[in-house]
Formats: sequence, structure tokens, C-alpha cells
Amino acid sequence: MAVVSRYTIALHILTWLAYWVEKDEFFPSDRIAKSVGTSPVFLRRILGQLAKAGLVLVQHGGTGAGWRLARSPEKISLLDVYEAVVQTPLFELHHSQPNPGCVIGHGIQPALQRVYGDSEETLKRRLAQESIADLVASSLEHGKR
Amino acid sequence: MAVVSRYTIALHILTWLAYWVEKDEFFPSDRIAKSVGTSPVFLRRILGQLAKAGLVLVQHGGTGAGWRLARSPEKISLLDVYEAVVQTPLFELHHSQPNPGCVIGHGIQPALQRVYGDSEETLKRRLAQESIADLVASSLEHGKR
DNA sequence: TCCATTGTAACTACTTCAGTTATATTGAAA
DNA sequence: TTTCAATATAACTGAAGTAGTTACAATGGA
Repeated sequence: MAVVSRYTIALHILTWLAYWVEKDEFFPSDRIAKSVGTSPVFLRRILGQLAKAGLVLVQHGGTGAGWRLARSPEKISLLDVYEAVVQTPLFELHHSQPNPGCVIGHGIQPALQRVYGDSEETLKRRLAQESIADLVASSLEHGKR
Repeated sequence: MAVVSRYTIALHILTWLAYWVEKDEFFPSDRIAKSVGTSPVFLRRILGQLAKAGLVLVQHGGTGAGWRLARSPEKISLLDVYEAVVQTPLFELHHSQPNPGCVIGHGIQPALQRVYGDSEETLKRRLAQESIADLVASSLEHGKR
């Protein structure tokens, strides 16, 4: 299966906020929703996770309420976003327990956990190399055509 | 989210077959199911994918019917298994289309596709480094205790 | 011909995800 | 103090995917 589209949405949100970062404003969720093409409630659920991870700031009430980046786009890596939004491990183990009476059934899970852990680490190191600022640049590059 | 547990099941099957590879026999799916702890039908669905990918051989009728490895465990990488069993890309894009009138909405998908593609490649290169033979060794190591 | 086994379809139960609706809460500005 | 634009959150829906079960047709060696 796949890393949920929630991750894509989170990256879209942050890239959008980064694009407007010069404005130095808080932007409401339904304004962001216009670009993402999804519901403001869904976005706020994700924005809440990003806020908890310290990636965005929220202004609750009043006329200027909304969201903005908590730090500069260069300092937000795709790994930061991944860890803010994705809580489950990349690989699933068995749903029902393997037979502990069988040598393989007994030893396979720790064996897999090692490989799975290493592989997830490898993926995360790759994500750490890219920032939201890179995504803005790359989006503009493609958006131009 | 996660790579489906089907991948874990496929690795369990192949590791089990590799453990018994000296026997030079075809093993029925319900024998394998005893070790994995799941239903033979589910296993046969996965075994079918593995056969299509050329990783196992199947013997249909008769008393000696069942499954065996198509080649030696050292020559089956975890990437081979991944590609046999997982068909969807690792990262999902938007479910509903982003706004093409917005600069970011227009450019974000190709930008993400590049990063997502690179990241998936990185993961696959890691999986290519490990073989079913390694999993057998590692399982026995843990199974011993 | 026998029969252990695979191949496959149909169905169920469960979970997750995205989206919607509705309501309470916040807090700057008038 | 009131107003009101916005967030916070719960409850619900529909859709999709996963794993598991049952049932039955097809295979092919003995």
C-alpha cells in the first residue's frame, strides 16, 4: 500500500504557506482549501498535527485568524512533515500471529523488524535531504510551463 | 500508512520454502499456512503473484502438488518480492485535483512526483541489498533463543 | 478412476480514509 | 461589550481496501 495522501496534503499546505511567506500574515483554512481542492475541516485536522509538531502557528479568534509557518521554509524538511503526519510504521507485520512452534514462524518477526527498521530509516534520511523551500522552487518551475 | 502485510506474508512464505529447500519437494499451501498462521486461500493468492514473477514454481495436480522456490534463496532479493507483491506507488498524490489556477496547485504534483519517485527508488535500492537467504539466517538466529 | 491439491469467485467483517454537517469556542476589532 | 470571522471537534457518511471464509471447478500424478 502507500503513504497516505494526508502527507501530500500536508506538503501542499506548507508549500502554499511558504509561497506567501513574505506577506507575513495568518491565512484561514478555507483560503488554503481553494488551492488544495479539499475541505477546510480536513485541512484543519492536518494543520493541527503540523502545529503540534511546531511547523505552523495558529491564530484562533478575530479577523486576522488563520495559519502561518513557524519557521523559514528552508528549515522545514520533508522528514519533519513525515514525522508530524505519519504515525504508523512503513511496513506492517503479520495480522495474525505466526506459529511459534515453527523455527521460521518463531524467528521471522524480529528478523523482519530489523530489515524493516533499516529500510524505513533509509527512506527517512532521503526525505531529510529535501525542504519545503525546494518544493516551492520545484513547483514554480513546473507551474511556469 | 503502511506497506500491506501481504508483503510480510510473502517474505514469510519464501523464507519458509528456503528453509526446506534441501528437501527438493513441492509443499502444499496448507502446510505453509501452519507456519504463517493464516488461511491457505490467502496464501495461494500471494503465491500466485510470486509465481507470476518467477520466484516460485507450482505443481498443480496429483499427490505431490504444491509450491517450491524457482531459484536459490541467495538469488531472491527483498526487492524482487516487493515488486511481485506491491503494485501501488509508495506515496499517494491528491485524491481530489488541486486548483490548476493556483501557481502552487498547478506545479505541486510534478514537483512531488520527482521527490516521491526518488524516495521510492532509495527504498528499493535498500531492499535490493537483502536476500531471502539473509532472512533465513536472521530468523534462525532469533529463533534459537 | 481416484483424490490431494491448486485456481478462483463470491461473500463477510473490519478498518481506514476523505469528506460533510453541525455546534461550541476563540479573540481581535468596532 | 458586542460582533463575527475564524478555529476546534465530534458525529456521521460513503467508498475503498484488507484479510478471512466458503464453495466449487480444474488439474494431473498415482
